[in-house]
Amino acid sequence: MAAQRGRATGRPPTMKDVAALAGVGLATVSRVINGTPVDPVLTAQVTEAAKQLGYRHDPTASSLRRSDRRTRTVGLILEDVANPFSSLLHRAVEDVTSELGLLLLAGSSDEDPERERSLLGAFHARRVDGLIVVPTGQVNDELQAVRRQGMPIVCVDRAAELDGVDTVTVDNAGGVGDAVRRLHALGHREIAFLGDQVSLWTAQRRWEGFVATMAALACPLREGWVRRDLHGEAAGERAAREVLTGDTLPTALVTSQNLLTIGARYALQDLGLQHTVAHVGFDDFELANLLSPPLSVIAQDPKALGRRASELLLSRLDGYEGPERHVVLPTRYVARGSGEITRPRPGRGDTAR
DNA sequence: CACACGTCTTCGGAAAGGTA
DNA sequence: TACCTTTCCGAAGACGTGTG
Repeated sequence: MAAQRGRATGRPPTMKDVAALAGVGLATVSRVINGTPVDPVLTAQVTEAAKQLGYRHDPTASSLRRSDRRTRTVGLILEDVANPFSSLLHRAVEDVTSELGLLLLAGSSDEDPERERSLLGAFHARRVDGLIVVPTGQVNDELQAVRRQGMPIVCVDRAAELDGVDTVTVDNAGGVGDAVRRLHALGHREIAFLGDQVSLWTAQRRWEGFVATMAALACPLREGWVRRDLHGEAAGERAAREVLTGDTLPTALVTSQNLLTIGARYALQDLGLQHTVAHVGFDDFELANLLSPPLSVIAQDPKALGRRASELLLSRLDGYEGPERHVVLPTRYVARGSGEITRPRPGRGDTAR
């Protein structure tokens, strides 16, 4: 008996089983499941039969027949889902997608192009309706190919100049420029910079913001005060230590990523310079306000990034086929103390000149 | 004639079956 | 063994049928 299949055979019950038990046609079950108005009596019969059998709608079978070929899933490729920035972004995307009944599948690329490629392939093979990606920047050809096959893609946090791919980023250069201008207003001219891996799009933009603003303010850009292509907290600490123990010392320090910021702060504290050398980091992080002095940061809003990226993706899913859109969200300077240390008067102290 | 509901066909891709 | 064809899965959409 078909109606007994779910229990008798161990196979999941289907609409056919529900229809048989409810004494209605298959299409009636489909209409009830999909919310098309049906006689309330029949609706109750179908609902009861589905409940009795433990029927679960099969989205794979559904997408097989649906004219829009939708699977009601969205893929999300993050740098690292364990990273606080990524998890806030993840949550924001999930809030938007779940409201629409879409299932969000997420994975971490770990900045590894191979992993990004593999996740992209897996999501593509599972026919997710769309993708939101924090791109490593080294898998762009594959992203473009997937986009050309019709899958909407939105790049978030980092831009990728690809046809038909929308992007949502923050004003990285502007954020760093703002911090440099604030330091300059406090008298700082000798400002050091620690930068993330140069292959990263964000690292490049932040560096560009630093260089442009330093030039605009006629501040010297000393080779010994710049360390780039750093990865992780330990590298940040090492680089900061080198910069802060050189022949001529900077009076302020800008770190372009949160792990580098933490590493640099270790070095500053270890050298006893945390109250002397001004320090501003890109990206806020937990407990930054509890340090002494509390850390000033250029904060970005990962929730806003996630929300905006979701909105762009959903508009593509709703049929928008216009040119790619590039949304740039502002950063916010959070003054807590470390960035408000004024430049020591020349001739005193152990800093520059 | 309009509406409500049922039947038949179709979808994509994997696996099984058939043929040279 | 290689290649081609058929079957199968569950659900949705087109279309048909019955009823008021």
